Amino acid sequence: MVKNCNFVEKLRDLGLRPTKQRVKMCEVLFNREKTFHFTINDLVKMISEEMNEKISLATVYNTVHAFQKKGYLKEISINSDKSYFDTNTSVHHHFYDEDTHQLIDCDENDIDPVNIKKNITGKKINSVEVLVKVASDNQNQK
Amino acid sequence: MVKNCNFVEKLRDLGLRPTKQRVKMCEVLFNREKTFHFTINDLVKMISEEMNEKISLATVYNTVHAFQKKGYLKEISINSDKSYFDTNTSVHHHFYDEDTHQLIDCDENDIDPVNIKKNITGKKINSVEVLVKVASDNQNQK
DNA sequence: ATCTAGATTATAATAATTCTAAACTATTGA
DNA sequence: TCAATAGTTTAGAATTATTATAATCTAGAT
Repeated sequence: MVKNCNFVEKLRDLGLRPTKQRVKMCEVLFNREKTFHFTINDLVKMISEEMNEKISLATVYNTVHAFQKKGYLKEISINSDKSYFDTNTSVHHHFYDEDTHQLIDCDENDIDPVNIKKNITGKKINSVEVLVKVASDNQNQK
Repeated sequence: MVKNCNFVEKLRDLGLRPTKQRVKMCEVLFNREKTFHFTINDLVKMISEEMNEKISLATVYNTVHAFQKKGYLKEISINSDKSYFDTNTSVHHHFYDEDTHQLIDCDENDIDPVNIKKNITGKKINSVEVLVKVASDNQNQK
């Protein structure tokens, strides 16, 4: 999580021009106490409100993907009609509430380290993610 | 995995009318030695070829979702533009090859059981899935 | 101040999925 | 056996997320 930073410099360091839109996106995404999860649509709304003007959907997609490539954002593997991103880029796992479609971070102590005993020749492990799907007890009784 | 079965009876047991399309889908999906992964599009092609006639996309969606609800299929959580399904409905995990977009089953011995120490009040755990993303070593050197 | 590569934008294009309403069919029971 | 009906299938339209395009704009270098 990048906090209280000069986002102009941060962006420049990443080789990204610090445009008005990108700086605003940084503020919305990273200038806060806690990490969080969002969809592209969530983000467009948040930015538009904060800027009091519209931002192009295409710009948001481009910039989110740029941030992701640079390691500022992580995409979370859920099967959903839309993509979820996480400003918490550390290795960690998730609960996914199937009733509310909410994502909840697991912290380090919630799940023991996953021990992988197989390796695939010529391939390198890029990530290991656990997704725990939960739903209300009621729903399962019916 | 359901093998060498009377699919007509199986479908009836599930409360699904054994229509021509559904029986054919059962044969394509379950009448084989090994479980496998597929997308809706894969399946439409497979069925059309086996039947030597077209099947409606809508029917395939409907039936896959019906089978999923009844526990004959599992959807796999990957972030991709399309949904992946698995005829292996046991609890197991996956490797996902980011180069080739191929899914590979982990068998029981590949990954130790995942120990979840947190529970969310009022919620029941529906599934626990580990996704190990891999890619060629070369790709990461560049 | 001017130039230019890179960004932004609105909009069109694409692709997966869901919806719809008409036609069809498996089952029921007369 | 056959008609009624409830559940299915179907083609195509609608919806939604995402990507592509091409014109306009702008940050940073000269």
